Amino acid sequence: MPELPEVEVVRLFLDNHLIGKTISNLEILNKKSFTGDPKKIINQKITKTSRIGKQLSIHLKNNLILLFHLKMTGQIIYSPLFSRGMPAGQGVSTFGHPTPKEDKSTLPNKSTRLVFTFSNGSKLFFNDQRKFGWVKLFTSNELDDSQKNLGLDILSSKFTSKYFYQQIQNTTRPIKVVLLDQSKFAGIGNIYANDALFLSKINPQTPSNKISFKKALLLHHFLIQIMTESIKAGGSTAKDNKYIHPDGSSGQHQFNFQVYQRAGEPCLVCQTPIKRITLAGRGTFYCPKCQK
DNA sequence: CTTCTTGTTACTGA
DNA sequence: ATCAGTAACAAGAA
Repeated sequence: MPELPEVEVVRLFLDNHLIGKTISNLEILNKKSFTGDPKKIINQKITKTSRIGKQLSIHLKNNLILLFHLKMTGQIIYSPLFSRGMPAGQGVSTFGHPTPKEDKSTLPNKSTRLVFTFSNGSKLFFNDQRKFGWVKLFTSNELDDSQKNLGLDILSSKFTSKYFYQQIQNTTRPIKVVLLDQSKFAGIGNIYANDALFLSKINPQTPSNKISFKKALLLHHFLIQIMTESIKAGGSTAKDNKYIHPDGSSGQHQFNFQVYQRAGEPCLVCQTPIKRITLAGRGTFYCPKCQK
């Protein structure tokens, strides 16, 4: 569920708080959440962060890279120093001993899968209720190889209207489905695909190659605009998404949703009830009157 | 109890 | 080879 804007908000936070810090420990609470040899990151300094689409990279001094994908329910939460409450990360495993009423503000919690500890005592928690997300340790070449099928990032300067138009011209699939295809452009998920199509007044079922050049220009424009605005708003914390800012706060862009998760509610332009259909197995929201 | 949800990949069939 | 559709993954909400 976290899409480009949410991942970028997380990246900006980590860039501000983790650069120069040294990893002193990694605790793996769910084996499938981490791939690689955890020993290779110990005593390594964090040098920079980067992002393509929904994938976040943390680069280490030894040139290895930690690649994060939050998938649907992943969270990255940073806590400076735990001076009060339960000491973070020291937690006795609750496996087999579920706490009935766990304090949500206490970390690690039920959905904590990984805990990174830094040499100054601060910690980074990777939470993921549904365990679809992951962190993988890669060499530079392995990272390039794993991302070779990713299209251009929506906020890349190379993501031009010309590139966009070319990419949507070579398929007949519904435009909504094409927008979600990470091999064409990286970073769009269900929220922004639905809302960008609404702003562009394009029906999500329109065959991609039937989109006029003029409409393609509009869609390209709104995709960039909506992503940029959401980043400024701290991303979207929706009803069923687990996204939160690394400091624990919520995003604000969900208050700007145009059609996403608004089935049955009036269109913000013409008051017609927003319709919900399924495209490629995904919930799709649109105004039947505004989006032709 | 069943059904639905979501991002991505693996698989299946055209 | 290429394209499109769908099951699978996991956990929880309805």
